[in-house]
Amino acid sequence: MSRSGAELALLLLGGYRSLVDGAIAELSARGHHGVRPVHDFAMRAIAAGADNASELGRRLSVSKQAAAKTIAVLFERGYVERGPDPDDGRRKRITVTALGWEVMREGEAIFDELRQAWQHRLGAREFAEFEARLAALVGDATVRPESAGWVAHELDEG
Amino acid sequence: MSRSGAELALLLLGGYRSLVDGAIAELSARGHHGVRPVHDFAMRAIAAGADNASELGRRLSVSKQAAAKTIAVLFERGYVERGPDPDDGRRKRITVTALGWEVMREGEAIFDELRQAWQHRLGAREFAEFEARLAALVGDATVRPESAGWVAHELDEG
DNA sequence: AGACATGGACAACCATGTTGTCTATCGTCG
DNA sequence: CGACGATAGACAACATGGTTGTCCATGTCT
Repeated sequence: MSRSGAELALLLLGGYRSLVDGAIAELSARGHHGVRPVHDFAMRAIAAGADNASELGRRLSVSKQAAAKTIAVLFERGYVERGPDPDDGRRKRITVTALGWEVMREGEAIFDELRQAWQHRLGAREFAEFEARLAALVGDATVRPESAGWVAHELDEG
Repeated sequence: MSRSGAELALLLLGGYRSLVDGAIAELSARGHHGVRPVHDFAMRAIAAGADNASELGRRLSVSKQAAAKTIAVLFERGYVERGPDPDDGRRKRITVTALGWEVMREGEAIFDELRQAWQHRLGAREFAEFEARLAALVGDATVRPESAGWVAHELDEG
């Protein structure tokens, strides 16, 4: 086989970008503009209990200041709301709004549709083998929330 | 299969990161610290004829100013040299140094070793199928030099 | 010769991260 | 109860790697 290791890496990156760019384009077409993977990561972490800046920073492995900036963006877009924490006067509790949940739901559905399309292109059995081998190679625990920061860049436009 | 489309995307990203982080770590172990994918992209483009800032910017789909900054980094590290262009007084011609070529050669070898390791983990036939299917899904033309900018971020440390 | 295009340098700005500092509040311990 | 250390969040300064805009020197074309 003449393919080099570097080409393999680029194929994997290309696959990721293809899915993410497709999802972002489709989200945009459905009225949600400028959504980036980090927004989804952050909203899910907030919904899962990281409902203040410091905790969100820890979950996403970024500084609390960076998390606060992300929250500010989500707030501007109407994806989250801020309120006082009844139990702790220092904290400001973050909650995901209905709009935020909608974006997460739509994004999930779009990714599933893209996966379906891939499945059709390859055939069910071949695709299942492909996915199983990919999982075997990468391992399910490899991509952790730390990647949220990384995937934040340059995914807005094709 | 219960895997979601988003998980598929994360697996692809995880695979890419796994290879790239491995390559960067191994390059570091061999004495080349802080190499990032964009350095390799840029050096290859320079070697392939994009030997001035404006042309490099065009090849990498970034502004000539951004290309000039990248060249400045490569120059600081001793990977490229700058000289006047005998045919055009405006241009400053960039050439890859012996050190730059060494980094490219080592990087290539390391990626090939990582691919070999994957091949062993899966078995030759299964890996060939996997790679062929990945290529079929992604398409060989998907990842173009435009991605150089994107892969520039946050790959220094695991 | 003169008009226009191009290469490169410089400055200002943007986005997203970092560290450091400060204040308010919490929790614990004497 | 009160004091002290730890934590939450705001604010400022900075790093990195992009962008645009402007400028001058040089090349190219008519």
